[in-house]
Amino acid sequence: MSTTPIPSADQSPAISAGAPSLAPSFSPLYRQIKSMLLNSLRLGEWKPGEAIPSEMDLATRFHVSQGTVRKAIDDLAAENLLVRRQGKGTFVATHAEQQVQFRFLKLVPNSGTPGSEGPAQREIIQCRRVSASLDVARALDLRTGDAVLQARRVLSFVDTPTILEDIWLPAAPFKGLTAERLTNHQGPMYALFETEFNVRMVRAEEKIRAEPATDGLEELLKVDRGTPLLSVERIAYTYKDIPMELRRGYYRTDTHYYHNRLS
Amino acid sequence: MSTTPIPSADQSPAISAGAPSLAPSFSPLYRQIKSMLLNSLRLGEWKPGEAIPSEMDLATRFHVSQGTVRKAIDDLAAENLLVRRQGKGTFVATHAEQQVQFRFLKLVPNSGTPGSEGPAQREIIQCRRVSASLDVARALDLRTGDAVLQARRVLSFVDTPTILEDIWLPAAPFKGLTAERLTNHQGPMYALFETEFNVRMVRAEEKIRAEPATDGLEELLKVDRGTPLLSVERIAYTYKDIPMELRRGYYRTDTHYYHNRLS
DNA sequence: CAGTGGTCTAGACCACACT
DNA sequence: GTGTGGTCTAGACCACTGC
Repeated sequence: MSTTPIPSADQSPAISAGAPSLAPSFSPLYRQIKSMLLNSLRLGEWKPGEAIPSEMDLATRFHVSQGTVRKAIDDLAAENLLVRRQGKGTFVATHAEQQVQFRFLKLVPNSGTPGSEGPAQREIIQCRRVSASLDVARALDLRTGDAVLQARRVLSFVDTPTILEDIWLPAAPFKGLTAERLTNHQGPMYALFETEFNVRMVRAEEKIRAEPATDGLEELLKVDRGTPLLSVERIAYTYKDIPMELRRGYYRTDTHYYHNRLS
Repeated sequence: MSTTPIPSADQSPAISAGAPSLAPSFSPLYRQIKSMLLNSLRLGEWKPGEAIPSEMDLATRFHVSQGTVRKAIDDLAAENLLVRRQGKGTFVATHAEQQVQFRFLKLVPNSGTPGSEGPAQREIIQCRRVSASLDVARALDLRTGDAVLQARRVLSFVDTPTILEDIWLPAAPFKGLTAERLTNHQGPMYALFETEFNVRMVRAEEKIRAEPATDGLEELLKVDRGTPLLSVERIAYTYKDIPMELRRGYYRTDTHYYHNRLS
């Protein structure tokens, strides 16, 4: 196999070979492989928790060497989209595993480790269909007035209400989501999204501020009016950087803290 | 070679010794190379901003192939300890570069991008030598009463005081640090630590809470008493996970927010 | 035992930056 | 042109998992 940007034509290279636009900028083979794997993931060819084909299989399929496939998979594993397990295979990452339960929940008890309190008690306050306001539409890449699902829930640790979250989801991909299904489901909400709606959250961006408890927050979190709370606004993305969730959370930080690692 | 720790002598490529050692659990060659590079970095053999030897040089020096050195460097680059630049070489990462100015400062203006306000105005309030309290000693891995330097400063953006920080440093490695040197220095404080004290901050852990403005915070940040502020407690580490700084910051989050990426 | 990912090698060639 | 990192290959062998 040569090092030409596009592999041989006899197979099915999903990358356009024809019109080389203005700044082709050179795309190495392993990036094209990575892109094709990403497409398969997005299309649900392999579902969260399942194994993808072995490196040798993929190398044969794409007509490249094992090393090239390997580098593509390395990239995807570094982005937490795949998980390698020596001797077993390479698996599509999932939010259902115990290991990664707390990858997106950075709130840690003042004493103890993440999860040492056991699973949070969850109470769904509401779940309804509404029209997207301007900011919700902007965050989810919709148009103002588009249908969205809006849910509110409270998370409690050892019987202390600690987190209030308002969640907005585009109605189309989450058709059929109800308060009942949210309430009855065990495990992380993102795991339910995977199994029930084939939506896997891949990354998220958060904006964090300190804000006083107002409105209904005081009662729901059982704190005094004006108590400083951590305001966490999150936009979560699926594959290909498509925004699929807006979440506004208010965290009590008297018993917990938000942990972050800089490197 | 499996458990053979160092190939230091002449060539001794991957030959398994066969000794069924108990727990060492097999350290691949590239990890040993990585560890040796880490030692060189810690000892200051190559300083921040400087180039390290080429991959071929290192391969010769360690009697391994270029690919093995490459994997070791890849790891260190992924940890932001080294920076690769195609056609030029591999360089020791530094806090003095424009690129990474804001890698440790996650506060972003509500409108605009990180750094779009230009550099922060810095005002050193004080810098003095004190005895480590219990919690400071614990954070810096010292004993209670050990000498530490304590500094306080205010960062302002467009003439608005936004951040108040209290900083504790072990006195020994930072011998000679004064308020004057902090005040007169241009650029990030961590860059000064690199050039003047040969201390490079490699990673940090932060605990974030929402707290009301009390004590002297109100005047220094010019906010009303009780205004919610973001409390950011950071421990910064050099190579080999040695803690070298404790920092307690209070951020105003009316004009800025703390940005975080989850993945 | 076979199959998987993990390590290591030696060599070739490409893209980039300097001189 | 020379030297750097970046890509790709083909093959060997090791470590781990499960049949």
